[in-house]
Amino acid sequence: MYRRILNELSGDTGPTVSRIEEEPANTSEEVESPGTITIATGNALQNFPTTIVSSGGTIQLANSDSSVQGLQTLTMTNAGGIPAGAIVQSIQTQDGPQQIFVPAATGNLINVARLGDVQYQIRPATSLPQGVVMATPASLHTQTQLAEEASRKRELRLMKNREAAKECRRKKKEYIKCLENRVAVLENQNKTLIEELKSLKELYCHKSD
DNA sequence: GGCGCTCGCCGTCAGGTGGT
DNA sequence: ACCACCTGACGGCGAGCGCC
Repeated sequence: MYRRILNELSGDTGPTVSRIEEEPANTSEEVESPGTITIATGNALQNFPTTIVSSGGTIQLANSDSSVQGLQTLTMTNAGGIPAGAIVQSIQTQDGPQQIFVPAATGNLINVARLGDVQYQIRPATSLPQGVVMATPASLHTQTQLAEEASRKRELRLMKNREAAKECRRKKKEYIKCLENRVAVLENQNKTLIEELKSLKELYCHKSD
C-alpha cells in the first residue's frame, strides 16, 4: 500500500520525493535423548508438536504452538515409585484436560509417552477411555512426522511473516518521510504563492491609483 | 540508585487482498 | 477455495530520561 501511494506521490512531485524501491527455517527437531519423553498422540496434541522433557521430578511440556494453553510443567510428586496407572498430573489441551499415567506396563493406550524404557500414557481426563486405540510404532512414526512437518511449516510461516513485517515497517517509515518531504515542499510553494499574490496586489493597487 | 514514563523496535496474530 | 503476501493491532523488551 505504502509503495503504491508513495509512487503516486512521486508521480506529481519534484525531486524531493523519492520512490520506494521494488524489492529484491528454523525447524524444531524432536530431540530423542535420555530424560526426554516424546508424546505420541492420537488426538488433541497431534496438531501441536510437543515434547515432554523430564528433569528430576518434573515433566515439562515444550510446545511450539502458543495456542495450546495450560500447564507447561508437570510435577511428578512421586517420581521414584509411581504405581502403574497412577495419575501424575492433568494437562490442558484444546480438547480439554488430559491426564498422564505412569508407568503404563499394560493396558489399552490412547496416547503414549516414552521416557527411556518407561512408557507413559495419556488419556482424556473425563470418564473412561472412549474409542480405545492401540498405539503402534508405525502410527507413532507417522504422527511424529506429521508433527514435525506442522512445526516446520509454522516456523517457515513465522519466519516469512517476520521478514514481511520488517519490510512493511521499512516502507512505512519511508512513506512517512516522503510525506514529510511533501509537506515541506508544499509549504514552500504556499509561501512563494502568498508572496507572489502580495506583490501582484500591490502592483494592482498602484496601477489603479 | 530506584522508579515510573515514554519511545522505538520487534515478533506474532488476525484479517484483508490479489493471484491462481 | 486456496494460498501467499501485506499490514494494523497488540504486547514484550530495552534504552533513555526526569524525578525522588
